[in-house]
Amino acid sequence: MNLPASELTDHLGYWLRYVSNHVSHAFARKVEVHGVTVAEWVVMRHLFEVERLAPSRLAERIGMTRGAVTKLADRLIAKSLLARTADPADGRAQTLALTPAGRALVPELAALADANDAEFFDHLAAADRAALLNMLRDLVERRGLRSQPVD
Amino acid sequence: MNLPASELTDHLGYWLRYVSNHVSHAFARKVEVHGVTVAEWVVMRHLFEVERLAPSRLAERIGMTRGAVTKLADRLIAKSLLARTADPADGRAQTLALTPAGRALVPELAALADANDAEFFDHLAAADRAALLNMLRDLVERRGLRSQPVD
DNA sequence: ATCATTTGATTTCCTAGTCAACCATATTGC
DNA sequence: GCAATATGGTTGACTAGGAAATCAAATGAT
Repeated sequence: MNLPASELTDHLGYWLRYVSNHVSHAFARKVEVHGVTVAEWVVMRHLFEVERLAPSRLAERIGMTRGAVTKLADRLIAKSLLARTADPADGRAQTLALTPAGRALVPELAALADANDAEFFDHLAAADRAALLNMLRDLVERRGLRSQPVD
Repeated sequence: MNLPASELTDHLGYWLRYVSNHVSHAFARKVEVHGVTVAEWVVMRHLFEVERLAPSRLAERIGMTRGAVTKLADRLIAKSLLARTADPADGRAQTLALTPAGRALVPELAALADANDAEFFDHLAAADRAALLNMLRDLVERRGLRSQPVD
């Protein structure tokens, strides 16, 4: 005998993950042409906005551990897209900022992000797209979803 | 001067990933109480349905490489939730099937999946929930999204 | 019948994360 | 002013997965 068990496909979480994985994967393939990963893009886009940021602050914002940010920064630095400078005031602190090359790359990557989003969601009626966006945003708000690692 | 670049939050893909990550992570915390990961749950749920399956078929279905399935199976076997048996007819082939313990665990995990989904999506009106589900399913259909690794 | 090809699965190497331990420097309390 | 504690960042051990090489068995072609 067999107790009943709901199916994978019964869950919105399943479909969300399924679609999200595909969207992200497609985007990953696009940006990898520029030698960049999705996580790296996220970092770059944040620093494009704020100019300079401590690794720990960045970690909070993007929802990664500080350790992960250290390594991510190392990789971006190796590609000359990022610079790490010691804070003269505080001997422990570091500051991350895009290099000119890094900064120049951001609009190109942003265009790929636009293209990727269009590719997946442009078939939706504007109202549906807005509704979807609203639901997701509202969910984040309502459940107070913070970028993952509370640490 | 600064070329313009769309923001991360302008993209549905961003929000999808954000929410999806949270939902999956919350589910992961629930199932880890039973010593199981999300990927392992997916494997178990599939085998609950079909009784027995070749690793390669399973890999196709869950969208992982065969290598990954080998290792995943190893882990489940180590936990006595899965058994791997050689096909007597074909010396290369293997067959995977849940052990009684594995089979018994599936309904419990399914209940956790239900709970997790409820936790995140129950606040939505039934119509909204259905609309969301439809959009995601339709997207998969329309874009012909197959489980990832085409190999 | 034998050799080449194909197929099923595993193994090895690599990447990208987490978690926890660990410096080094700052800050605080006495 | 100095010990105890906090904080910022890095490092190391470990995990999960992908990609490609490998191995063994089956199939097919001559």
